[in-house]
Amino acid sequence: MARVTITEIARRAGVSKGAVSYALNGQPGVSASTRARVLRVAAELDWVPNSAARMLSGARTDTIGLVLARGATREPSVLEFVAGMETVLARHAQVLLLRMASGVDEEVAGYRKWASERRVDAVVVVEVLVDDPRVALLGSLDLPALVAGDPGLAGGLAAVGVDDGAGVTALVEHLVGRGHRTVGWVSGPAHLGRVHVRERAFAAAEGIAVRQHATDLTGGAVDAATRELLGGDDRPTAIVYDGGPAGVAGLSAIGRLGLRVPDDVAVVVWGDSAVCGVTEPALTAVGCDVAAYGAAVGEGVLGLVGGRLRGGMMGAVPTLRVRDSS
Amino acid sequence: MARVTITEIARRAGVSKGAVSYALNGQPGVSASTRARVLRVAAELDWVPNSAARMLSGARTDTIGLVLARGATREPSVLEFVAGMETVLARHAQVLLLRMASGVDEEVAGYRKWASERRVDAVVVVEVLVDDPRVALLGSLDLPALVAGDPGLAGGLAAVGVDDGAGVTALVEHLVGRGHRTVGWVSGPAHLGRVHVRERAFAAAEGIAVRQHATDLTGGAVDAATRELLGGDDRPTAIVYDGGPAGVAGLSAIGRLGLRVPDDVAVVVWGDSAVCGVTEPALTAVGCDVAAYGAAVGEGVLGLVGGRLRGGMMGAVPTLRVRDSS
DNA sequence: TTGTACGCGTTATCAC
DNA sequence: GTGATAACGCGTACAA
Repeated sequence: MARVTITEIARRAGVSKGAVSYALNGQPGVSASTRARVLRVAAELDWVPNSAARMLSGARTDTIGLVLARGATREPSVLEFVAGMETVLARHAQVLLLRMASGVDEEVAGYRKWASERRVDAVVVVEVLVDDPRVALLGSLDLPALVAGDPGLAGGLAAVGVDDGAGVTALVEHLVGRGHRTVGWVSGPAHLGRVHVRERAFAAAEGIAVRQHATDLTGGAVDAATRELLGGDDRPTAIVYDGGPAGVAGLSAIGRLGLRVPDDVAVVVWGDSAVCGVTEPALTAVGCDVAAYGAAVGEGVLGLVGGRLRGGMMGAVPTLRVRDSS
Repeated sequence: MARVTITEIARRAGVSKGAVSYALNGQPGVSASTRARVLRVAAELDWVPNSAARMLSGARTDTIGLVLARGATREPSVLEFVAGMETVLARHAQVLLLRMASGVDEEVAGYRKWASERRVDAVVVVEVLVDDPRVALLGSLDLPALVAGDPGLAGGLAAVGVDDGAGVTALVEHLVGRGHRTVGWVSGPAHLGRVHVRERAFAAAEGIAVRQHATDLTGGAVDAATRELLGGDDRPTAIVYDGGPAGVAGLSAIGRLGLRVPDDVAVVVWGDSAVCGVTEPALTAVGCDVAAYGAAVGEGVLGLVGGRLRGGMMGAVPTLRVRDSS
């Protein structure tokens, strides 16, 4: 039960602390016989390095920081993303420090604090915004940062994104192939980077007109947007909803209007999740493997800390899963 | 940019490191004039304590550890719980270390590692099981632990739970009041502590018979359980589903059987979430404010670290929100 | 090839 | 009361 330190190992092995450290870390500078003796003693005593001492001496904390907006609570995939990322970190003996923030200001303050306290080796920024103030700050702060989002929005920071352009292409192909020419889109807020990227991709798509209604994705807002889209004359024959919960709300709203899915209106969700498969009808969805994306981000941030990553890359490609709603 | 240390402050203020530390931490042992001088110098230099050094010297890391099962990814309320908890921790200058585990063994190994590395001051155990091996381990490990769950399942560990008995009472009252005498329950796995507690509460309830189908809550399992419940002769007039996604799947299954909600079968969900309010019909749900519960657990674990908490207590009481499905 | 000293903040122990 | 000193724990640059 008594805590074992390298001093104790050094005493028992009859060498200095420094030699013990070299031996345990596989560094050169000790003879093979000394190394073997030290390793044997350490194993006998069940020695485990004190993490605080390690963080203090080395320049590394083996810790990655992640700040989530409190509003991210709604998104069902966030935790899956975190899980994918943490799996990679754990495999490389890194730990994840998690903080929730009520707004951008609080988040920025958190980054400053972590940087000055030397709490983390790097941070991951999620749900990047258009002209994101966090990106601006982190560019000037002495804290390595990886943006989990489109490299074009990362302002020069390292980034690992999802190829939403490819997702839009797949979605448009699917809809056009089924004869849809006018499509509604009940999207998340326009300042979200993801929404911005898709906007441009939709605008560039040929053979289809997209009518976007940016909302906060609450039930009431989705209902209102759906009614507006379907209330006019030249109504869309398909509607895209951002996220499973919004898709469920959309199905309900369409049903209340006396329309049927997919006969009267087709429905597609951006961002596949478990709930998409259990609605009636089941929801066609486009989305990537969120856990795999999180893993790619985890690899990315480790590369950043290790000096191996530069610039941006795509970590996942969304695919279309066709179900009954389209 | 150059990092400021207390040694530097001591040099500039003309005192020793120790005196600086006492002054900065409001400890007695330095004169008022010395304290003022030290504080002024520290403020001028923008000094911030290095977290690693603080963890090393003190016996505390100001870190709370939380391990989530990878399967918890499905539960929409988990992140909200974490958010509520982290908010309290942040307010007390504590940070949250998050780890995902694939199984109980991996989780237990993680606790051992944290304990031996002195990574955290305490851990929070969520989704406690009947005869939980984690509880058994943590009781013998030198690592303070708080069980987020029923004190009766905590095996002597400190616990902060949800009063599910009160929730069952509210639910039974509601159903009996509407004339239901036979109720189906598509529950989560029977080895979950939460399910176990509700089982006993349902068994003790008078005036109502509950037919439980324990499932893994996947879409297919919910569908099968619903069909079994509604296929027989003496079929229940109401069904309780564990969780919003299961409720959505249940609605779909009931619809496919040609039955209507709530006219033919009433539906109630255990565990309110955003999706319950946007289905058609909207789902009656019983559940507590998960963020508030998380906050209570956060307070609890801080009390545990501070030596102020003993035994178990209830951190939240579920309430019934009646919507259109019952 | 091995030993020594230093960094970092807190705190127990000591000298005045 | 007031303040200095040393120890904690590890990694590593440097001296021996």
